[in-house]
Amino acid sequence: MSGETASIGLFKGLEPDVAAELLRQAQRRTVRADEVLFAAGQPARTVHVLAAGAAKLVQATPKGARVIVKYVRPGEVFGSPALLDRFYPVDAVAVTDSVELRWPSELVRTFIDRHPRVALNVIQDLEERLREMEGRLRDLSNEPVEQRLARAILKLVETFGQEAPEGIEIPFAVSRQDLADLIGSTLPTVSRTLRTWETQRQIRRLRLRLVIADVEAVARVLYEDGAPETKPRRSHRRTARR
Amino acid sequence: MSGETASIGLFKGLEPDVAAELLRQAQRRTVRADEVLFAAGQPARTVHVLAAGAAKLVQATPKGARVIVKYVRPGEVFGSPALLDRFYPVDAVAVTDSVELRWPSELVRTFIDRHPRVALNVIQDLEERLREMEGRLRDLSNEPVEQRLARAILKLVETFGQEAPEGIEIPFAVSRQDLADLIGSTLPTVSRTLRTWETQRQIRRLRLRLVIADVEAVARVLYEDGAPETKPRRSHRRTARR
DNA sequence: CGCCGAGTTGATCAGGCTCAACAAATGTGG
DNA sequence: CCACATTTGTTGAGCCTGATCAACTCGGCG
Repeated sequence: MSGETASIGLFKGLEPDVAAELLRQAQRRTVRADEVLFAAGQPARTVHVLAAGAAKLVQATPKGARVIVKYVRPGEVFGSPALLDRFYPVDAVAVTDSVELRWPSELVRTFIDRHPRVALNVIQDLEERLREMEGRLRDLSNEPVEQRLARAILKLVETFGQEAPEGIEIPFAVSRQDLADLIGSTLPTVSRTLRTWETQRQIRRLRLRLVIADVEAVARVLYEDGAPETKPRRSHRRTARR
Repeated sequence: MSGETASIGLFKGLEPDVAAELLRQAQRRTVRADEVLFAAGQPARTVHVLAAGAAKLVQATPKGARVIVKYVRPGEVFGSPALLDRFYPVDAVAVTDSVELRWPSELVRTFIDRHPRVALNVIQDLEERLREMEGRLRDLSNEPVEQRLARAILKLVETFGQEAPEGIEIPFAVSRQDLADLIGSTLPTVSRTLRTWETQRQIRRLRLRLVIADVEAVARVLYEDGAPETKPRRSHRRTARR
């Protein structure tokens, strides 16, 4: 259990006994893949930390499109809008069997009063997320699908990647649609791009469970770019009818 | 001066004398339009609050593209990475003559220890920004240029808009390029879109200083959309050589 | 008055979205 | 254990949005 707390950012810099107390007050909840941890629009009454497993934060637009805002890894805080008594802005869904810790928001606030370090830890997580979002915004504005896809996969690899016989494996289901929602593209385009990587480059293989054989080859996509001279790209759009 | 502090989120919920103390310890700095408040890559040693004026946070990509991450309005915290002794991830540039307050990061941290409410106020600002970024990510993934532009302008209007004889005015220079960098598009496309609005719709007029005659007409762009049936859009890209 | 930055406008064209039909893999019930 | 339904992924064809390139206009300004 202490091993578990070691990696939780929220506890960083706390006296061991203080961390233990905070942990004691947590509600522990075990969930299975695809279970919903909280839903967008609900009043946010608890602050969450993922103790084990993985989860995704998803925003569904009114018109049916989905955006995966983030994959949450163990140790990360999520649902922090609760601190301000807001509503959850996204759905949180477990992607593997997972364990989460929850604290009622008032409890966290009073805890912060006694141990402001906890607030700083929350700030750190938020800053990190903000940086990540800034990066994604930048990529979405300037990079073509192929590079965005490479980046997304590399990020998954370094966050969740596990050694496997055939390469690095992402230890939970990631569909083509998920990847598309992650990079602002579409399922067919993602499918085609992955197939290209499979055949042309010595990169490898796929099947609802992602396995990346040659991580460096994927990383190379970001630099090579096919052409000697590179330059920013911009987006196109189109309109459509249902 | 007390009037000035009233609108500063960082001071919210503090005893008046505590807020006064914090304010007293601030370094006050007056800058003129286009002056750089801090630059990306610099070690972040001070936390900033905009007291008056307006500023933009800009990220320049290695390849020359720019992204405007945010327009900062009076009362908002920026440069908060300083709390964690990081590097500023963006350039902060004044867009009008402005006044900023600065605190060395250690000072803020010790202040937080005594008055954790300050940390909560920072968290609130960060949460808000995160929500905003999530929204932009969603739009960039699913909406065509025209709607993104409408949204960006509406946001500017409600954040900075001032009554003017010919409509609502944005009280600082916003170039076509700025708008493009804000919505992930290009100068020519923004120019064309605005011209269309000027002629076809009864929306009005432009000139390095943005003046929106009919705000509601712009808002209508988000709904009408031209076609009766709507549906998510997706992006296109292209490659290019310098 | 010529230069310079900002904006306009036209022509071109391709990235990647949309539509759609099919294949593969998984699940379900009988 | 097989037939069918469902979910997920593949692949082809067409075509639209918006990026790119480029020439030109307009206001300021030194």
